[in-house]
Amino acid sequence: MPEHDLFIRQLRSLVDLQPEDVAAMRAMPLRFRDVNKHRDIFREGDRVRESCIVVSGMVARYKMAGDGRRQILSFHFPGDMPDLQSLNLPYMDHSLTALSPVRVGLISHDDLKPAIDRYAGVRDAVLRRTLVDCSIIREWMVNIGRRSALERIAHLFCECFLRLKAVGLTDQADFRLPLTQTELGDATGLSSVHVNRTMQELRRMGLIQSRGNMHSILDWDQLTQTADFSPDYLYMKADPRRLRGCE
Amino acid sequence: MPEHDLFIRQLRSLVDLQPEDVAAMRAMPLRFRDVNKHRDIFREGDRVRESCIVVSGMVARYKMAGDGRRQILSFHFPGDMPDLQSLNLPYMDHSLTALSPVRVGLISHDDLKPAIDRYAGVRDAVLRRTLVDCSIIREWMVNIGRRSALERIAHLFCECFLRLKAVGLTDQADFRLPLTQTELGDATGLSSVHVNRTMQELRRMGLIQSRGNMHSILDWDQLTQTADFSPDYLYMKADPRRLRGCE
DNA sequence: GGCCAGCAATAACATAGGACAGCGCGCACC
DNA sequence: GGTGCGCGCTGTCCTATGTTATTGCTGGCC
Repeated sequence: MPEHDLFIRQLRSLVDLQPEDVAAMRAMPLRFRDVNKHRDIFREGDRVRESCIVVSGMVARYKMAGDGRRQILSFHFPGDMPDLQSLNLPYMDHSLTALSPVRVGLISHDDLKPAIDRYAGVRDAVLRRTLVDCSIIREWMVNIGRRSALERIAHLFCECFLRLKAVGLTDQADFRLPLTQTELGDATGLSSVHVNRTMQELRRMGLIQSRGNMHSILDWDQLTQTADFSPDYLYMKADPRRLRGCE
Repeated sequence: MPEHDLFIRQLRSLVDLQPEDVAAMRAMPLRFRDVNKHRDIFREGDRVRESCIVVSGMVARYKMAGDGRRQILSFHFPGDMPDLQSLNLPYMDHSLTALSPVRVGLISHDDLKPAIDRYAGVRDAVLRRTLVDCSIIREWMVNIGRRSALERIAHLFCECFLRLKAVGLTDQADFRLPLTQTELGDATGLSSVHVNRTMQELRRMGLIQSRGNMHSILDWDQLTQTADFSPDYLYMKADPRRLRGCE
């Protein structure tokens, strides 16, 4: 079942897993669901009884502020499990939406909980994954609260690149990000117009290149430097040299 | 040991605890440490082997961005346990600092882990507390990313009031917040000058009143409304009427 | 009792980024 | 093969918020 594999690969980039942990995870039945772009997978306030794995496509968690302003809280790529916390909180405090056509695999909490109770590796992996998601959100808070527009966008690109790379979804320095500039703005606390201006600046600086949804990083070192980016908060256990980025 | 009690009261505002859970928590030995204002309790990158409970005073988690800009990630009051995640992540991705003279109780991970393994109630409570901290951070992200200065400050006051109330540290509509305007700015992504302007605006609107560190909420309904505040994200299990605020 | 440090308050000025309006291209759909 | 629409892009104008002083109060400390 290759649908489990991406998920397992994901977790393996964070923790070491024993064969029995992997077997237990493979044994969890997945119910697949295809979700159209711009459709919510669940909404703030929902009491969900399944957790989902992103199989393909891109997903975002978000909250609405008054009068229609949206804040995207996190992005999720294939292999991610965006709502692990629903296992332990009674209702959702945010929504989950499809940024592109998305396929998710749903695991019933009734299947997930026993695996977590029985297998220490599964428990650790799932908890660790949840905590790393929180760490990423903390870094986003710094991004939004204390960095300029240029730094924010550059930082987001650095992060997305490394996370996509961890699940093998980059091709050298190229990666696909199916996001509109409005969505980039919702993630970084900027307006779409200013995202546009900022992206142009990054291109003019020779740091990135874009054709539609495909982006290439032209100068990783310069990009991380202008982004004030350091990958520690991602807690990837890969050796630091690989984190250098493109090579 | 009254030092444990505030902590237990805290957790009880989130989950129901059995007598044996409470007993297990009371049995955990605390090592006390007094920390001066502006001193860090631990720093980004540290590998800590103890978790701390705030006994008295006020504490903040923060990260530094380039060239000295600081982002405060969360505030913690007596009864809070600000670094539960250190149990499951190899190093700290942020620092913890004393905003006032602070007394903390340190619990060795070697004592905490067995209690978590043995007592389901302790496990749930600790996990839930960690997840709620993450939920609060998500709400702060919305605050910083999508709300005006007036809304941000008002929102922060609403939250602090409810959280202090949950541990009995409010007196009617009054509460103490030992924060400078610079620190309020670091928490809300604003400059200290603008925090000053904004606080004056809130006073002029008749929503709050301040003498030094003591603040009173003069009109809870209006305050929550201008703040775009709704307490769901705090996951307090108290009945909704009590969450109305001051009464 | 004087001195210094930290902090709230104010003022004058600067600017990053938002709001709004419009254009044109590519693409899905009929 | 139109047609509508989402989206990237541009220009203009605007304002919320930042920056950099300066002042004066208060409280701790020698």
